[in-house]
Amino acid sequence: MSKKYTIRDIAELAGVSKGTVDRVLHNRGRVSETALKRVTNILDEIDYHPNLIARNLKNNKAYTIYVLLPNPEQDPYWEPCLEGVNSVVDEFNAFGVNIKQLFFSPKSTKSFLQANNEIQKATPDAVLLVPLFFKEASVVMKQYERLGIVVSIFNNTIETVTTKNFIGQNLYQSGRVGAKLLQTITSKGDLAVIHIDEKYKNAVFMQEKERGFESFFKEISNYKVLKCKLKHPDFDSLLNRFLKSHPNLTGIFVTTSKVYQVADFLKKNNYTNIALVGYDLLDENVNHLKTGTIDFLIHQNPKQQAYLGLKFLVEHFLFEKNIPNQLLLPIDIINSENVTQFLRS
Amino acid sequence: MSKKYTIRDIAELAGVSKGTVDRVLHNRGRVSETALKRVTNILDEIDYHPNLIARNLKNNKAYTIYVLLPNPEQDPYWEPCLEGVNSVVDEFNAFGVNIKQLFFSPKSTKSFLQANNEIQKATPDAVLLVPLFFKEASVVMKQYERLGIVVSIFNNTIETVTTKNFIGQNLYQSGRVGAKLLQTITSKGDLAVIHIDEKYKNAVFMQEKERGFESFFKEISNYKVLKCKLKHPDFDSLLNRFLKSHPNLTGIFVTTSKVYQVADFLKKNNYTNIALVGYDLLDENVNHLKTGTIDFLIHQNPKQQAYLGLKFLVEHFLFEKNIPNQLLLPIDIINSENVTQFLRS
DNA sequence: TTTTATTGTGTGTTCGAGCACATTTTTTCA
DNA sequence: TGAAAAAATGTGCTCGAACACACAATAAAA
Repeated sequence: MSKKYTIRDIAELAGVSKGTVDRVLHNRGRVSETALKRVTNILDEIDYHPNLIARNLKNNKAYTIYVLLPNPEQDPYWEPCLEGVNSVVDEFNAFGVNIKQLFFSPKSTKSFLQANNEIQKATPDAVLLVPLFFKEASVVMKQYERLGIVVSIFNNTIETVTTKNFIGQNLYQSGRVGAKLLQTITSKGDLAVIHIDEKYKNAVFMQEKERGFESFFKEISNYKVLKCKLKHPDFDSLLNRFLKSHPNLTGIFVTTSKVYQVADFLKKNNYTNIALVGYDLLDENVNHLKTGTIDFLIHQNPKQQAYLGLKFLVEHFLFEKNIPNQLLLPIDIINSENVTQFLRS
Repeated sequence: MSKKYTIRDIAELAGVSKGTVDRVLHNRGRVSETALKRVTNILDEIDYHPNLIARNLKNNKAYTIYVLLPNPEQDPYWEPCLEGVNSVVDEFNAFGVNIKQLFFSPKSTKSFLQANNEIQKATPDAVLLVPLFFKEASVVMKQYERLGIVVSIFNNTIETVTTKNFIGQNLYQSGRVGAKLLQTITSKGDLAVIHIDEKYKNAVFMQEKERGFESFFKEISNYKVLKCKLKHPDFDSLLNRFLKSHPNLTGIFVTTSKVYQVADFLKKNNYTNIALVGYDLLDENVNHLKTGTIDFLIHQNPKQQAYLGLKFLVEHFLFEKNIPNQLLLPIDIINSENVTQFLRS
């Protein structure tokens, strides 16, 4: 059926040299009208795909890509990203791609700027980063654009930047998933959205989830949605006061991976009838899921986000594939029985 | 850091010619002990990865791979597989891979054998197939082995064949996920496992799910697990009789994608208090999910199964990657709020 | 008309691995 | 010792795309 045409085949069919075909293919000019027509006629008839292997062998550039993450030692949420990055390294190291990792402190905008500075000095071909800090990330991304360095981001978006290669989840919808889960479990009563937040930095993501959560229950009558913000070091006393003042509480939705902290409290104080839904497969969360203190976790799949983000970049350079402007990953629902499958993968 | 070493670099470092290095790398013999040592010493020091692009350029074979599926027109469950196959075609057509699709009737072992016959005549490099019929599939796979054609299977395993490249899900665990979901919704009462089955062919998959489902509730006291087999054309009357004779029924687990048929009945007869969990994102099922008749669907991800199965084969030939013996995909839990994300992807 | 630009066209080399073949070195045995 | 056989080693070509360069043909300027 579909034969494999080479540039030489086309040259013969058109009765010209392969150099001329090459000039036509790349719009390099220096081709007479007659030759152009003859070549384009042939190209219209057959479907020619340049052999990517051959093309790449010639280009033979060792692309360098930097990955910039919040330090997993300071927030274990980011640990799976390392696996994702390593998968890409394994898959593509034989193609001569150079992937370098850098971390910044999730609590320090300064370290973020510093890391980006270091990357920019190295002038790599591309950067994959988590734009945790809005203002700083916007600034940094404009710098990259000026330097002609491709940037992809994951985990969260930045509104100010228009053209972006983003990989993440629809957080509004994610909040709605949490809402639906609590509705399925509880069927009625008061529900609470709990934010556990030391700093302002995560506020926007959490607000998106909260908005989604609320929107779901606006369409439904027999529920009341409460809100609660918890901060250390008064965590326990704040939560205690909140629970005492809302005896009809049947379910809690925690907007971050710190849900295990609420679970710890509920377990310690024997609140067995409160449904609990939160985020991410941290070890602590998984334990609570297995013992039943947490009913569902929503998986944000940081590993997959990092993996895909990096893979798109690599394939962009290696095989000239397009990077999708935005990729929203599925929102995975995890309970005690399917959790093992997700931990492996 | 990690420089890109070529065969020529190694030759220079070892003070031999690239031909000798090549013979060492491929254990082709005809190398003196001194030369062998010098080369292997260099190889130990550096980490050499042959440039896959260059290797492949030389090989330059147009591989042919067949995909054999049950006809999606006869069972819509298989429709997403087509997308999965097309994704691979798009990703790799520039590498000169020839992918051909064939269908068989899910109701006819004869058409399955016939299709395999056709494939074997074409002597492709590999085949990806759904071994729906155990006996016939075992026979066919032995034939492929004799012919030296690589076979990967997805959707379901075959016990008789030892070496296999399988992609699918852990069906036992899948049954446990369904059980856990019903437990979360209902908290007590009678639960039913319903099989909807015209033929014997699916029996083993369904039994696996049932086993998992039962195992979950053996660990828990306040539930009773009932079983029910439904067959057309007496579907409605059989189900009606079953429901009437079990008034305490609080939840139903349907082991196949035909769960919409049960949902239709429940909706028509106003059984609003029975939780329902089933399989797969057929349009009918998704509609029931959105209206609330079905509470959860378990996603078997046929698209991903076909995609990965085919991709592994392609990459095996193109880049000499290993095909995993068995890949168990995550068991996705779907509710009305996260379903859209899965339909897109 | 000759010289210099301009444009069109073909040739040849490169990338790295792989392998056939040529060449050199070593071994064997008359 | 010398010729033949065997073993070891090196050389050179291939794959397809890309591009530099050489050369030819034509057009423009001197």
